[in-house]
Amino acid sequence: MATPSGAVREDVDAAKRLLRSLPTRWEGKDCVLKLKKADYNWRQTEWWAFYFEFLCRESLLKEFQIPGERIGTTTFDARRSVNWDFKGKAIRADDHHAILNDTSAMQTSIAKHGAHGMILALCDVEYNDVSRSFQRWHTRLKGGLSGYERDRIARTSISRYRKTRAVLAEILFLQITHRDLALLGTMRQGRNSNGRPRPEKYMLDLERVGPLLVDRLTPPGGWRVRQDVESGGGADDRAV
DNA sequence: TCCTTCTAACGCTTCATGCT
DNA sequence: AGCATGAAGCGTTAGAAGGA
Repeated sequence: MATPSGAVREDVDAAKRLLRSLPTRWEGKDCVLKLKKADYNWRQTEWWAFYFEFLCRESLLKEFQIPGERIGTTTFDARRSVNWDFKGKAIRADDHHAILNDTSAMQTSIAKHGAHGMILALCDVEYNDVSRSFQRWHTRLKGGLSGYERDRIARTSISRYRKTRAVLAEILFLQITHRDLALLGTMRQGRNSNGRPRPEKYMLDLERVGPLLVDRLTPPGGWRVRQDVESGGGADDRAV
């Protein structure tokens, strides 16, 4: 467990209070339509992660500066005593790493404020769009294939499978200090939209999150949310 | 030969900027 | 105004290497 500064502790307390009543069951079509209505990243492949970001922006707006500080070309999601990022993570993915931000922007942010914060949503996601019906629906909503997708088809690359549903299982509040940077891995995030490589980002191993953990927010009954999924819906999806 | 693990490379969209 | 370009947001994923 990390021992945050008083200021970071206050950030976390505020965020916990504001995020307590978040909906936990996120249905693909429903969420994409909500994002579309808000005109917020509704075309994205990883709609569920943007939906979490959207929920955080709405919920934290009163007590956090949104968006956060801009350092170089990186803009962080929110700012209070330090800069904060909102991230979604699929807990049943085979890989337990979360991609963070640009390495130099994070170093600068930590040097300036003493720490960097992360609000990490662990989600149980359904990867069941094997027939790609959700993807087809999404593509139709977007008004057909994008230029990027046409290029992808020309490269004969396979489109990634879509998540059709996500259930929020837990929210972790992490702080990263200068000392912690050595614990993080790095990742080159591959091709950009124009095919060029991208600068390095930090990557966090979720198996070793202990030293960074400031606090967590778990729905009452813990992992009981799984049953809600399997039985086709709980009576109350505002259970966090 | 069939797993599991490791790691390099990839998937898709948005936004800002600058050129014509 | 419309388009191209580049940099960023969010996310894995495929395939090679290694072990049983």
